[in-house]
Amino acid sequence: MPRYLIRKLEQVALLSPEDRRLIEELAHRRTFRLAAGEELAAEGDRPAAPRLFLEGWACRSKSFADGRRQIVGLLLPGDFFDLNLDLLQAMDHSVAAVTPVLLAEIRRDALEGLAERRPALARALAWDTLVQASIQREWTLNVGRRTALERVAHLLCEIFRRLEAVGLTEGAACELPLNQTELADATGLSVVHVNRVLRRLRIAGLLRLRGRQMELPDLPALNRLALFSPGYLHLARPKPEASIR
Amino acid sequence: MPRYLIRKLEQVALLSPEDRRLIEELAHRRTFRLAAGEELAAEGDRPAAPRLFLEGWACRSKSFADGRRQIVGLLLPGDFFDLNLDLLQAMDHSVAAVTPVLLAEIRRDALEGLAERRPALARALAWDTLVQASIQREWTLNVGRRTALERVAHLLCEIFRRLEAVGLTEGAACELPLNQTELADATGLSVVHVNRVLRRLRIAGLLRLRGRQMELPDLPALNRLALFSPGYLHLARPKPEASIR
DNA sequence: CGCCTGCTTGAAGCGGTTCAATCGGGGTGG
DNA sequence: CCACCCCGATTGAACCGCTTCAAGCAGGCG
Repeated sequence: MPRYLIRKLEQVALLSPEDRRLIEELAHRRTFRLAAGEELAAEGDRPAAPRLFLEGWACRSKSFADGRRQIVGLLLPGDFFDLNLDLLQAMDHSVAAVTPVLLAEIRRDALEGLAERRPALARALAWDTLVQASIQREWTLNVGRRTALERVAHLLCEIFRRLEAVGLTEGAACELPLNQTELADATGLSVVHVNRVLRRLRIAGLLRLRGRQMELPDLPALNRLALFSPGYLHLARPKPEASIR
Repeated sequence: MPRYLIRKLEQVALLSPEDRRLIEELAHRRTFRLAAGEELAAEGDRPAAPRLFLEGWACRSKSFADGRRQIVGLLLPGDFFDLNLDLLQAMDHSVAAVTPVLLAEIRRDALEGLAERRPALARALAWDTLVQASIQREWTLNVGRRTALERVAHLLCEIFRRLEAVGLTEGAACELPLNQTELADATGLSVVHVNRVLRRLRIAGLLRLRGRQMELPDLPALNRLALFSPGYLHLARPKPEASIR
């Protein structure tokens, strides 16, 4: 079942059949479902065991008492929430399902000794953690220095590329289960303005929306507009020769 | 020498004398200095070995071709740059010294097997990584949803609290080697506006600047103004009883 | 001395917010 | 089957927080 995680990791690491089997075993023990809108964890909670997203979208968010809210990250199929987070005393953010979600609980002891037993797999998991951190930096840049148009476009580019990495795109189309309020909270904009920006993207022929699907008919142009350079996702597979050193 | 790191880790973990010795050994092998303004790494570079900041400040930043720049994080004494980052192919951001800096290079092999040999220390290092991620989320919130006044105030509160954790504050005062351009790039504002915000903070009696030192005469008021809740720094020491479970 | 870098202040402009109203579609209960 | 409702999308208009442009100023250094 954890095919999305496996696909993602295989973009950058050569996993042995044994590694793949281990991932599958890791994710099979206990799975559970959540409905759209349900919270996996709230700010202040004691963190639970790490989990793997098998299906569905969720988001991390932080809020103020006056209602201002920032979505600080998206959790897509194949993403972890959150390797090691249970070392902390309390959650510093909330996590809520955006769509119905299927999760696998990962027992901490299953990860122990992994570095010795399956070094390639352990490195792949460490890689994933680093990529999450890199994405978080890019989001800081996004809300800090991009214009509204660039911000929204960048978010769409990132979503598309991340879904592509796990095989969840079809041609130029993919899911977009976020409503405009959520897009606003993810980009630090107001709902009204997100709406206007989406209109501009539609008119420019860079975006088509049909229900919860989006299509990006001219991805190169959208990437340029968004100042999107995919390097921060670190998805390039290392050249085979690179392993000889 | 790595007393700042040790102080920070001891806020949250009980390190044995052996753990402390290991940290010291880790950081003694090769140290080197950089002048203010020098780059440790540039976007696109191949990441080098992990390093520990023994003295001085640095910042991580990302830039666009048109000159827009966002500082996405601060590296203070006792911080790592960057455990495991060398797993990636290329740097997704730059790191530059803000003040003269003293660094220790950490050899990757020194970290291997640490989880088995010194589990408490390994957990403390994992904790540090998680805290860095949490800070990055808070920065996303900061530039995304706080007003200019709140943003600058929040940055000052965070700096003070982080320096306090490593013993680098004196009463209500601490270093602030960032100039207004750097404060602007860290908060996603313009230099001009940062200047006006600092004036407001000064007039409100919440901030005094003398050269590269700052004083926060009314920290509770500043914390309130900034909507600063220090939980995201995860500095609370676990209660001794908590270890019995 | 004169220059350069960083700080400071004023004034005008604009990108994005806020307030307000309308619209449309899907679900629900009478 | 339809009336109603509710949530999300949409659009207009006024406003404002922050940026931009422009100038002056202070202090440190060659």
